[in-house]
Amino acid sequence: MPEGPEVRRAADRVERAIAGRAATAVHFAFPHLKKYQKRLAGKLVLSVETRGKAMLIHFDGDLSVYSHNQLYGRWYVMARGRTPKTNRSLRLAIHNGERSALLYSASEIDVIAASKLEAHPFLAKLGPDALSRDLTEDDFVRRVREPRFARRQAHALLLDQGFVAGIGNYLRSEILFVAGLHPTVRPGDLAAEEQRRLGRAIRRVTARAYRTGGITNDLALAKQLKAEGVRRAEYRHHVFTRGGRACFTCGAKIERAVMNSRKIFFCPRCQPATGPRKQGGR
DNA sequence: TCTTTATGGTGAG
DNA sequence: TCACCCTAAAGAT
Repeated sequence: MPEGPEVRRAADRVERAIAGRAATAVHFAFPHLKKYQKRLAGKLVLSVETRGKAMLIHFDGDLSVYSHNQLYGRWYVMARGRTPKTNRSLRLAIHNGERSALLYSASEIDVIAASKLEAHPFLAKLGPDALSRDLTEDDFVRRVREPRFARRQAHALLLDQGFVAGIGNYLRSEILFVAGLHPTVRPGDLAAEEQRRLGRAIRRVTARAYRTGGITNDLALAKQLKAEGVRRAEYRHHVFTRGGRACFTCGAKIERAVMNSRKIFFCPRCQPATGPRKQGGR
């Protein structure tokens, strides 16, 4: 169940397994993609790119395999010919002499000419990747003030893949906590220093999630709680899924709400809706 | 064994 | 804003 950091980790595994050598065979489960099997067989795999939650496997000869895991897709990297113990349905397989990269359950798979990537309906809409360095703090300040983003509330803005790509529902809650911002603030209204702080939080939290495989909480604290026998779900995040429990930072009761049809969690004390932080707004 | 939920996204209205 | 698609796992019964 992936957000940008998890997709990038999967891409790393796939890249290690198949990039830099020829794919001996490629298999697609979807009938309309079968015609590409022959065209891709024997081709060198150049690289495995991610853009937000989308993955692109670039083949020599101008074709790229696009995939989006949505909620359910899952990559497995196996020794060639082995299959994972699962009841999932295989949707895509890329083999070489030693390994197989297998994508199960995903429904969004396509083959795109590399020259047409920028015209792809989903890719074309994506903002800069949260994991990349494409967006400096000053770039971020400018972006958040663009008319199309300036009036939006933070909770909605962070889920918009056209604003920054790769943030999903757990990162949204966690980034806002780290930035100290209430979900309903309008980032466009904030002072530049707070806008920079939000930009930094986006980068820091996604980078940490990438490094740790999804732990966004303070690492020392997470480690300590783990050592005390606390379950992963309980120490993983600052606020996400922790509704009704005490904030690790201030002890206040974490609140749970639904925004954009998705659950969001925040600390009412660490993320005040109004107060000193709001100077500069409105 | 049933029901609910999930870290996503689209398209209709 | 809602219904819907994809599918698995957790929770309820």
